[in-house]
Amino acid sequence: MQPKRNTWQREAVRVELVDAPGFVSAQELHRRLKDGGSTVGLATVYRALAHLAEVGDADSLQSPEGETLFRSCETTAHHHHLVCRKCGETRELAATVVEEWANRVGSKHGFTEIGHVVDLFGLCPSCSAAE
Amino acid sequence: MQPKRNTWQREAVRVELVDAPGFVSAQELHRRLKDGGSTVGLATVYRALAHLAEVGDADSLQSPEGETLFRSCETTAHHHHLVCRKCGETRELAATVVEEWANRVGSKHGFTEIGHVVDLFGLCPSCSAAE
DNA sequence: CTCCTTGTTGCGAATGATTCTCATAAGCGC
DNA sequence: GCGCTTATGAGAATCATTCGCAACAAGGAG
Ligand SMILES: [Zn+2]
Ligand SMILES: [Zn+2]
Ligand SMILES: [Zn+2]
Ligand SMILES: [Zn+2]
Repeated sequence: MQPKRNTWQREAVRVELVDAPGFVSAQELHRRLKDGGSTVGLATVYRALAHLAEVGDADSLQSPEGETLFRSCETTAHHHHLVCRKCGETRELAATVVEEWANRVGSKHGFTEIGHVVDLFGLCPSCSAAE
Repeated sequence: MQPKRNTWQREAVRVELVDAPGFVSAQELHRRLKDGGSTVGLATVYRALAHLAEVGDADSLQSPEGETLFRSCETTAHHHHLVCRKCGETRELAATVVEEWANRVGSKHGFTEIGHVVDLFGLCPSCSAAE
């Protein structure tokens, strides 16, 4: 459920998320806040991120290690990501082709309520160069 | 590291995985084995699945809820999945469109060593009906 | 501005998946 | 069979995430 009151905690989390370079875990965001002198509780960070994600102000994905990572995105429209597995640099992608493919394949198999997970990982230009 | 000895436990896990309808979690596979009268330990199930995945005899992915799911696939060739988020029923998919899109978009952004995670989740025909 | 009503917070406990420890059991080459 | 290792199993340990609940504070009413 969406929050009904405004608190500095929730605002702090949003700001910290925007400032973060790429995708961050709740744990790391909490650490960053604490390091910055904030006293927001860990549970609150989780709750705030959940809210942001719910409204579409944040995107989330699962790291290969199983952690849930969040990111403040440019657009609230549905999109996907191309993430540098080295430095975290992220590009937002429109993937009409994939959306269509997903729906087509889904219904072809008689599945309903199709959802999809589509993420690209690679080395960004600078990290590629630094190889 | 790959195991150097053959044990009935590892074999039991492999068989149970093949018999499973679709993707299963280590926990559930262990439950199934126990229900079937096997005494394999949970830790062993995790180890066995890790080995199978390492050799490529099993595919793994993370459910939206963050659990790691395994499955014994028909082909060892690269492919994707359409999974029922209710019963685990799975269809293997060839996705040339996606492969091409991934590479195209990746290089357009100057990224190299592009890898991708593409999975579809939904409700299979029978689970849809049971709604 | 002050007082209430309630949504929120924060802490620690609870949960759940996965991993680790290590004593014991059991492959397998001889 | 014998012995050397490796694999197993039971439970402890680890980690991310969620809960429970008393104390707190945002915001509206007066
Ligand atoms: Zn990079
Ligand atoms: Zn999409
Ligand atoms: Zn189903
Ligand atoms: Zn692919």
